[in-house]
Amino acid sequence: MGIREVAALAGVSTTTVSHALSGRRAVSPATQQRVDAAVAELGYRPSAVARSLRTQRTHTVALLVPDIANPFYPAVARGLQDAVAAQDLFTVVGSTDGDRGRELGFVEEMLARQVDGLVLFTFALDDTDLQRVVGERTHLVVASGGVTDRYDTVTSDDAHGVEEAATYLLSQGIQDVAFVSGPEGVGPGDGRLAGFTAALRRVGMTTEGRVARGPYTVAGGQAAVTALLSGPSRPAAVVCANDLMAVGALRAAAEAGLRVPEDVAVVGFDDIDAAALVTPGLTTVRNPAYELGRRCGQTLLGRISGTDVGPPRDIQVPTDLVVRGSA
Amino acid sequence: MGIREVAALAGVSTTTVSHALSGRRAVSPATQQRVDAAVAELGYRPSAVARSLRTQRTHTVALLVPDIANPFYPAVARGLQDAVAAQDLFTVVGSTDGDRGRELGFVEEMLARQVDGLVLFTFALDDTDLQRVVGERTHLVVASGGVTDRYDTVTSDDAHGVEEAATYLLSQGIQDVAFVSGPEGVGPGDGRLAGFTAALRRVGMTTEGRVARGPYTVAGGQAAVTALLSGPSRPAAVVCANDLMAVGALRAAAEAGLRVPEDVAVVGFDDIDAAALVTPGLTTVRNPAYELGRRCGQTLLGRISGTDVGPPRDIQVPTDLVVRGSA
DNA sequence: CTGAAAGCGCTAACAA
DNA sequence: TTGTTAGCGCTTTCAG
Repeated sequence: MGIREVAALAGVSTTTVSHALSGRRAVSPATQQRVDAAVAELGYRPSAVARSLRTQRTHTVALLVPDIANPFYPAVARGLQDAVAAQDLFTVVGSTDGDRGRELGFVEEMLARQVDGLVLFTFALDDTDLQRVVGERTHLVVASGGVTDRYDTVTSDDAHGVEEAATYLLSQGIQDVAFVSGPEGVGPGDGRLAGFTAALRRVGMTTEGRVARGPYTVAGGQAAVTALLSGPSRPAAVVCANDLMAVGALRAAAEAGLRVPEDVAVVGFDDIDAAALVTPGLTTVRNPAYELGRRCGQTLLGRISGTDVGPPRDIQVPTDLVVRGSA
Repeated sequence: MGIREVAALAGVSTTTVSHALSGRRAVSPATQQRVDAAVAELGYRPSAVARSLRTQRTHTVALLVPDIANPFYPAVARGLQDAVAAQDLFTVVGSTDGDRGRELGFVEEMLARQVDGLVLFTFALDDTDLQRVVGERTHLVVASGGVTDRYDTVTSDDAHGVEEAATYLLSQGIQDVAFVSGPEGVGPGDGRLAGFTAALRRVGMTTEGRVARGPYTVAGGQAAVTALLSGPSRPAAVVCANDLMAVGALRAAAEAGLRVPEDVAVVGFDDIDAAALVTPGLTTVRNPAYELGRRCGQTLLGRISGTDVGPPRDIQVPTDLVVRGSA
């Protein structure tokens, strides 16, 4: 059941049905009414697939994230969705575990589906990959720091946030600080580590022997911090690359029989909802997930509508320290 | 750049290119090679849109959930995705806040996009709605209890889980138990309340004055339990319709200066990751989110492939009590 | 083993 | 104000 049946029932051409529905061409009141009646009677719903083939627009944007189970990303997705829904764009999200193959697979699939725009929180793809696989095939916003200068970019001021956190710890007289990052060269850990390094350098210290690594998960943080706490020089404070890891740090401390923050202070990054729920409350760097998603959406909208045809934009959103009980 | 250019460059017909790519018809090695070369040279990627229009299959299933920020649902999504990805189906998810208008909007949109299957965790739609808007237009699995007998169904044994939890509390000698449900007639709260009612009835008690209600969120649970705790007959235990609300209950207790579980015991439902992270650990009814999603996916697969043409199936997955510190 | 031709359901020149 | 016609990019009969 398609537009032809509606046209037949209403006694008009398919063109007229199309225009009666889209409003892109004037239609006499009588005709409009007959079309509406036919549509209602048949329960007709235009095929988005056929429309997309014809117009070369899918009214879809795709969001790639490493881990949808990390509450940070649903918040991003919501921001993106709210921003683009206003222009009738639908959002689809793919979670790739930061795996290069799956990241590439998702991007390829979305290109095959001809999405109108793509937002990437990528762990594994670099500028060259993007140039090769995406090229100019769709509008692209990259939300992973330091990846590209060819495409639009929306990032948090990660380094600044961590620098503020580390400085806060140092100002409390804590010297034995450590940083728990993700796998080397993967994800936002390194950018955040840079802020940590900067804070230490300002007081004449180095990060030598102060960095542990692990997956960006609760288990990853717990393992890394357990190792740290049982090592030769137990740190008095750990700054983690994200909140999930920081929650893991809390668990590691509890298992080691250490009090937080007295024996070991813990700082996270992101300020996910759970940060306020754990005990003690997690001191963390607030990363405005929703806002990030919203800005990605706005950027895409400008490109898709053709309003914005300038060179790549580079949008940075601020981060700030939220002090709770853990440090 | 489409299949025609590839055909031209390879010196064959578009038919042959199509078959060389799909493997649905034998192609001579020499031709295959020329096609592959042309594809590589042009960076050709078949249009999923055109293919869908032709084949009337989109290789997409949609999942409707009330709240993607509730970690329960990402876990469901993952289960669904893992199940259907094996058959090359892509999963899209829509979060509707349990709002009737948005639920209808999402379903309509997915039908317009001609998804191959639809999984609904709906709060607001009933059998009549589904019959009217979905009809036979796509394969449908309903994962909200008690909504339909016309479509396939995958649900948790909610009542049993809550009954077990309430019985556990009663067996501890706690008599003043209360249940915190969602808004009346909305979502899984009522089905869970039924289990609570059953447990009480078995010991000759009624739920009279023992039920509070609120949105299915941390804030909702906190507000409802705050009211309960400051009321005339303060309960010694609250069973909540989901873990988010139970976390809210924990906060309400803390704010009221009450110890958990000594002054007030708290039980949740779902066993989301956060249940193990809060202090004290949340005693809760485990709701196998991933498994639920997986079963929804398998059911859909059977229908989509035509393997399963029988009457509506009704799959129920078991729940069980997980005892931690909060009760 | 290969190709010509039709058509999926829609929109948009162009023409009346 | 309305209709005719072509075509978006692919797959699939049917014919050779």
